Parts: sequence; structure tokens; C-alpha cells
Amino acid sequence: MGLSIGDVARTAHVTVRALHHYDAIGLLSPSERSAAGYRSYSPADIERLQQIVVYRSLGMSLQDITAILDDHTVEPLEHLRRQHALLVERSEHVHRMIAAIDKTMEAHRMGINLTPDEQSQVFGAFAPASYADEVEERWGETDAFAKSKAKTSSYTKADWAEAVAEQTAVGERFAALLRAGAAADSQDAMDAAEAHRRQITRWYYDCSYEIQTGLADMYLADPRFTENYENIEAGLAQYVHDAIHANAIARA
Amino acid sequence: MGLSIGDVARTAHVTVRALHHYDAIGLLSPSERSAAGYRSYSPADIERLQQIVVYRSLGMSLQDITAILDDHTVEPLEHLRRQHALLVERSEHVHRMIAAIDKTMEAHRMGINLTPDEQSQVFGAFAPASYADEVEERWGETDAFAKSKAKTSSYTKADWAEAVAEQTAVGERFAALLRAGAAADSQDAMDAAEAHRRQITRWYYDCSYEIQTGLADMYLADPRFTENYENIEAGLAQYVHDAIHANAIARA
DNA sequence: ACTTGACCCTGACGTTGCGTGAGGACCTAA
DNA sequence: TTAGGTCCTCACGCAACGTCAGGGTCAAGT
Repeated sequence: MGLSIGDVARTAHVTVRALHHYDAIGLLSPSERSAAGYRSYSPADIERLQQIVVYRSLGMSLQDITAILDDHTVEPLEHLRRQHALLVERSEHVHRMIAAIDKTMEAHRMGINLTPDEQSQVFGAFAPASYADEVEERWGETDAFAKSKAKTSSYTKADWAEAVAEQTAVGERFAALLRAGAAADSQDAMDAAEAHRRQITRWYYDCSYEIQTGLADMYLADPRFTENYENIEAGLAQYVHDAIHANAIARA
Repeated sequence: MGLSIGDVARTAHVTVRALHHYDAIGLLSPSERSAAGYRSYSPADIERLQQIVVYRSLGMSLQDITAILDDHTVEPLEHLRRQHALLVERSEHVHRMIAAIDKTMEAHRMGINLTPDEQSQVFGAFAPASYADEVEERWGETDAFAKSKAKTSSYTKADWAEAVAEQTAVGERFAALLRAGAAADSQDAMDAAEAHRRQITRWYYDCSYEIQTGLADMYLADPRFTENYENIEAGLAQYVHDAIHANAIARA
């Protein structure tokens, strides 16, 4: 027996009514019901709900969400990659909007009137950019998008094995350097950090230095991740963290 | 006679139907009608529409927008300031969402399960943060908000005169330095750039170095702003631009 | 065993912000 | 003068829930 609808609503910050609605339209039907007809949500249901919440926050319609979540050719991780990409796009969009406001205020400050053309541009920045627009902006026509989708969703078991192997290799590389006494800001350690970043970019998502240092911080802050490295070698979490930071600074 | 409804719709990237709707609910009623009953939008109408579009993109309801736009104790510039602040908040929100996805992906990568507590946090990042939440997050209770509103919306004519005077003074300061042959990356020029930034922060909105360099770029890119400086002294636009950039780099 | 309060269920109607025609006037250019 | 594009006013439709209404369920306390 999983969580009750109220518990789910609280942890996911959605209303009970919304969950009823998702059930009614077949977007998220809890995998179990109690004898009295109470909905019971399993961990898998919760995971699906997270995808729903994220896609919703990006402005996707419930119909479309149903469609892509029920598309079993799409791996769960692929959803996270897409969401990441869409969020980055969203972030850039917000920055364009801020720039547009800046421009308008500067014009006010200077007592300047914007030309219709400039005005249209300002308006354009605030045009309701749906997720669909953003997706197309990123991947061009549906054709290219389909291709990209085909590529990333077609990871075979061998691919996944290779990804895991690469990841393990990077961990080992750090550990070897640590054992050899190489400083965290040595060239070798920074190269390993770069490999870590490229590995994520290759198999998961475009990992900027900013994002990577965020991950490094998390490796120390969250005991779960810390343990993962400490199990390989004592002090490795801190070492990886320092190497990533050193590398990020050096490349900036 | 102003613009036709079709023209407005095109430049503002909204549908004709939306404009009809705004008229019907009294949010934006064009200031004139032709003999045949055609709507005619004045420049003031367009300006109001921009405010509407921006607030809408922030998720505000049409009712609320009507209320705050019809509140005549709020200066037009105050709307831009608010919108700027809300957008910055929105930007931070998006970054929190990206971080949440990063964390989820890292957990996947490492084969780790998130605790309910962590899950709740991830969900929290995607909770539909309405503009209202964001406003309260920034300004606390309605009381504090009312105060801030009272403060910023109560600029007197004398205040405005002072703001304009300060702005002119900053321009003159740059011009004097340019005439005196001080380099754009000299300490004096960078101090002037800092004064430029502080002036905007004081009278308009919190101007970060990133935003300021954006403005500097605009001074060169947009002939309107360029002219404004060139009228004071030849080469001043470029000079101001360089000083702002030098200062931003020095302070980073 | 019984009550009480918190929680759950299923309808069912209301709301917001428009989309989408229907049916008809208007207006410029050929 | 006729065709196209644009404009007008109803008026119904729709998504994603909010909001009662009327009624079971359940654990805790008495």
C-alpha cells in the first residue's frame, strides 16, 4: 500500500482535486485502490507525477503530457534531459524579457520613444512562448526533432553499459590521482574533471561549468553522493569537488 | 486616428480575439472608435497593452491586472520596476528548477533514490509559483509590500527632478573625463561607471554589473541611445561603454 | 461501543481566458 | 462593381481545474 491522495498532494504541492482530475482523464491513475475505494499511489506513480508537474510548469497541455509519458520508446532519463533543455531555453527567454524591460526603462530614463519596430521586438520577448515554440526553436523542424529524439531514445543496453563504464572509469581516474598524491588543482586532476564534464554532456545533458560546480557542491552537501565517492577512496568526494572547481576557474 | 485592431495584434503578438476580450472586460478599451465602429488604438493604449502583456506573461490574472493598472497612485515607471523585480525572481526560480532536475539526474546516474524529504523539495521547486507568491517572497507581508509601494510610488516632482539632475551629472562627469584625456579603464572613469550604476539602482531598479554591461552594449548598438551621449561629446557613447565594461571586470 | 474529526469518495456546476465559427457590414483596389 | 481582406457583434466551446454538496471511512479518544 502506497501513499494516500492527501499525502501525495502535500509532498507534490498539488491539490487533491488536481489528482482527481489527472485520474479522470487517465493521465495518472494510481496503481492501486483500497477496499473502500481509496486511491493508493506507488513510488512509480509519484515518479510519473513528477514528470507531469515539471512538464506542466513548462506550460505543456495535459493531453500532450499524456501522449509523451505513454510513449514507451522514450526512456525516463530522456524526459529529464528534455526538461533540462527546455528549462535552459526558458531561462534564456526570461533573460530576454529582462533585457526588454531594461531597454524600455532606459528609453524612459533618456526620454526616448521606441520605434514601432523596437516596440514590436519588446512585445515579441513577452509573446507567450509555449513549450512547443521553445522546442522548435531548439530543434528546428519536426524532422530534426524526430531525429534527435530517435538518437537519444535509442540507447541500447550496450550503450547504457558503456555509459556506466565510462562513469566508473572517471571515478577510478580521480581515485588513482588521489592515491598518487596529485594536487586537486594539478593539470591531471583538472583533466579528470574535464572528462567528468564531457561524460555527462555526452550521455546525459549539456553540462556547463556552472552546472558542474553545482554538482560538485552537491557531492559534498548530500551524504548520499558523498558516500558514493568515499566508498571508492577516503577523501575522494572532497578531491573531486576541488578538482572540478579548480578546472572551472581555470577554464573561465 | 491610431492603429487598427489588426495592426495592434500583429505588433503586440496577441490575437484579435484577445483584444476583443480585453475590451469586453474593460481591461483595455481603445480610446477611439471610427464612424463604422472600428476600434482605434492610441500610443497610450499600446503602452497599456505592453503592461498587460508583461504582467500576463508573469501569470497575473486579468482582474488583478485591471486593478493595478487602474490604480493611479502607481507611476508608469513603477510598473516597469515591479516587472523587472518579478522577472529577476522568475529567473531565480527557473534556476532552482534546473538545479532540481540536475539533482534528480545525478541521483539517477549514481543509482541513488531520493528521500521523501528531498523529493518534496524537488517538487517544491516546480510548484506553480504564481506572481503573488513571488511578490510575497520578495516583499514579505502585505504590510511591508504596502510600505515599499508607498515609498516608491510617492516620488514627488522634486524627486524626479533630482533623479534627472543626477543622471545629467553622471553624463557630464563622463564627458569631463573624456575631455581631460582619462583612459576609459582609468580609476576615475570606472568610478563614474559605478556612479552610473548606483544612480540607476537608487532611482530605478537594482542594477547588477551584468545588467549594466547590457545597457552599455545597447548604448552602442541602438543609434537612439548613442546619439544621446554623442550630443554631449563626440565619442562619449563608446567611452561610457568601455568604462562600464572595465568597471564590471574590475569588480567581478 | 460510540462518537468525533480528519480524510476520502463521486457527481456536478462555476470560472478564466480565450478559440472558433456564424452572419453581416466596411473598405480599398482593380 | 465586384472581390479580397478586414472589421463588427453574438454565441457556443474548451482546458484545467475550484468549489460546494452529499455521503462513506478510519483512527483516536471516551
